[in-house]
Amino acid sequence: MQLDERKYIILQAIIRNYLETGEPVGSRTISKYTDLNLSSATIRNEMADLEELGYILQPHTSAGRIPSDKGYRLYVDKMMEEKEREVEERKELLLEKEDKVDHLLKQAAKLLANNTEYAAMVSAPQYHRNKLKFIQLSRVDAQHLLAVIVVEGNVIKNTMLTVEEELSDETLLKLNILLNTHLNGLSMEEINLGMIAALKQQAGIHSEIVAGVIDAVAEAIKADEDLEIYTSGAKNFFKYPELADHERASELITTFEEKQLLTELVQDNLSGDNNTGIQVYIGSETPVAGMKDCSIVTATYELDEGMKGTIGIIGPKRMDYEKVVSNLRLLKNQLDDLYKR
Amino acid sequence: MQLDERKYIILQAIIRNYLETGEPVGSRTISKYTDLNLSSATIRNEMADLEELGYILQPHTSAGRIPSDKGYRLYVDKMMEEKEREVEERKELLLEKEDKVDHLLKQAAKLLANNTEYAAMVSAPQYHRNKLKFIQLSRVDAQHLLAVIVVEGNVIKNTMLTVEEELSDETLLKLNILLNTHLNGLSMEEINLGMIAALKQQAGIHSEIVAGVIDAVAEAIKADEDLEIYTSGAKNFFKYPELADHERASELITTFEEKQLLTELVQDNLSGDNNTGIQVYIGSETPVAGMKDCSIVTATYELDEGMKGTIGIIGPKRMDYEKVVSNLRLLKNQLDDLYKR
DNA sequence: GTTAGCACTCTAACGAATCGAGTGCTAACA
DNA sequence: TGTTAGCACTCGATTCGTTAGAGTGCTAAC
Repeated sequence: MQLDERKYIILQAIIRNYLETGEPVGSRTISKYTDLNLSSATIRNEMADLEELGYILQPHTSAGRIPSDKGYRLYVDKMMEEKEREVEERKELLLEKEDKVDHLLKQAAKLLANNTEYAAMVSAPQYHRNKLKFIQLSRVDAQHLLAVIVVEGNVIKNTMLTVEEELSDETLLKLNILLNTHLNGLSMEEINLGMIAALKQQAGIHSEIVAGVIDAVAEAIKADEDLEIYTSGAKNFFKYPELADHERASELITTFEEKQLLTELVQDNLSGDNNTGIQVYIGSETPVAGMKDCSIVTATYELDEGMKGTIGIIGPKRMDYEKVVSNLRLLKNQLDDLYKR
Repeated sequence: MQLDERKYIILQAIIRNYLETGEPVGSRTISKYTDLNLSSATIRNEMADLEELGYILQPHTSAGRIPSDKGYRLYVDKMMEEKEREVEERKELLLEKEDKVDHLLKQAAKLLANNTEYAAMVSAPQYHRNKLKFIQLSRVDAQHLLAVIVVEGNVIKNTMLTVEEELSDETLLKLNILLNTHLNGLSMEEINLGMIAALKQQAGIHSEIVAGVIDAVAEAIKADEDLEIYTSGAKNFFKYPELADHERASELITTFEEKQLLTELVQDNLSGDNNTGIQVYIGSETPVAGMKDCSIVTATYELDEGMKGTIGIIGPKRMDYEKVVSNLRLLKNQLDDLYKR
């Protein structure tokens, strides 16, 4: 047996109906819902076939049918194909340009959650070009030095260093020159122990300042390892009864709060790059443990050259995929454009 | 009628029992629970009195009694008095010293939530001494200047400024001296428009750089207006049936996620300073709308001179106040000591 | 002042009956 | 050969009356 045109239309009708109501769909409903002009008996026969093919499920005898993960998958794939062909009209999301990236991204997450009525996440962009660009040591007061470290991509890191006795302007200048001439343009791998030792030796009695600066450099470069993730709309989980029972809700909220569990998602998304940049995980396909009853849709954005991050929506399997995809695409485009002018 | 010793013992027994079980407490239970050696009938009489006095409630006829807010209040006040007299043994919480304050505070929130099994919040300290301490302009590359601004309390703010044409070292030095000599030691109120105009004039063709720096200064000083709050343990709401129904849970989770609603708590806590630094809000006493069914316990910590923040626990009204208070006190002390060595 | 006893109240739990949506199958029809 | 009407059947959800039990308030006796 095979999936012909008519069977797919019926499957689609079942899914569309189920997305709206969340209730199993019966043959009579479909008989009226579609314009196939078929009786419920005929639909029943087709539904039996669809079930045998694995696209739909019966929660129990004498209930209607609900889509299986396989059914959703087919539906989503076909939808994505169609969307591909359509020219997306460029609506604007109300994303105000914020001066701070973290504010911007928090706002983006909130916007997604409010627009879709699902839970939303936004990961801060990861920087992959980690060459040292600039170091500046300045005296703040008698005991304190401020080290400012700028990494390629204009990521800035400050560290306050404490010194025993006040350094003269000349010493400070020397140290600055020493650090900048030797370290600038280097990546972390290139700053090896030998070089550090040589630097310390040249710094003489100020070797511990050099050590402090180098620690700070290491810190600045590895900073992108703990990935910042913003979330919004946790309460939306409660809107869908299939997610709202205590056990599930508790698990979801925890996963959502302990944001590092969502890191999987970002990794998965940034590595596997498909053409559209939109990735749909249905039910058990999701890489996040504890969200097996959900569907997750993600997209990759690129704020500036090489600064890629992930935005995503988490909701019930019966989510409005079209709406979610178009929302994500919209926001992705806007983020992409934001800093590229 | 008045609350005599025996009545209070019975009230205490009711509360203790209710804290454990969450079920209305009957006269028979109390008759056995206490060592007053009274029959259930006597207890019933006393309970009728306690109800008349407003310390306990009956959810419906033929159910046991539960404490009212007034009852809790009395219980907590007496407990706090006793605690006051006791010498607190100084246990250590496993708070590892983190190099970044935000990591430290996130960890603190998690620790509180895990130890108490309630939801926890930690606000980042607010800085109130906002005098400018130090400004440093540096050239990063041909088009970019980095402005580093240090405010008293060692809060650091960076801004990248874009310039049309490269500045000479000499110009840079002049600008640095200009800015530092005129602005250092001043608070925001003292930097008025006249001064800004004068500075710009002195900077000549580089007036827009001065403008950029001053904007950044303003930004750095007002930065503490949007208060950072860390939360943890949202899932713990689900552990207490009286908070876990959909409506309430949804509201709580939302309030907890939209952290700015918790700001009220921080404000309230930092302004009204009582002797112990521990503040207990029971039920409707809480300043946070949407948490009227909860009790909230907060404490103020002081990381460094003038850098005060708030830690707090949010749970059901029948929370284990003793445990919560001692946990908060412990953490408060540890935070207080952390940077004062 | 305390307590035993008793009638009374009210919720939670249980089970039987009923309802109704939906199915699968069969036989008739175009 | 595909479609449809008809029918018996299944099974979850709902309803409703019953029961069990926990707890009360009141009264009378100690």
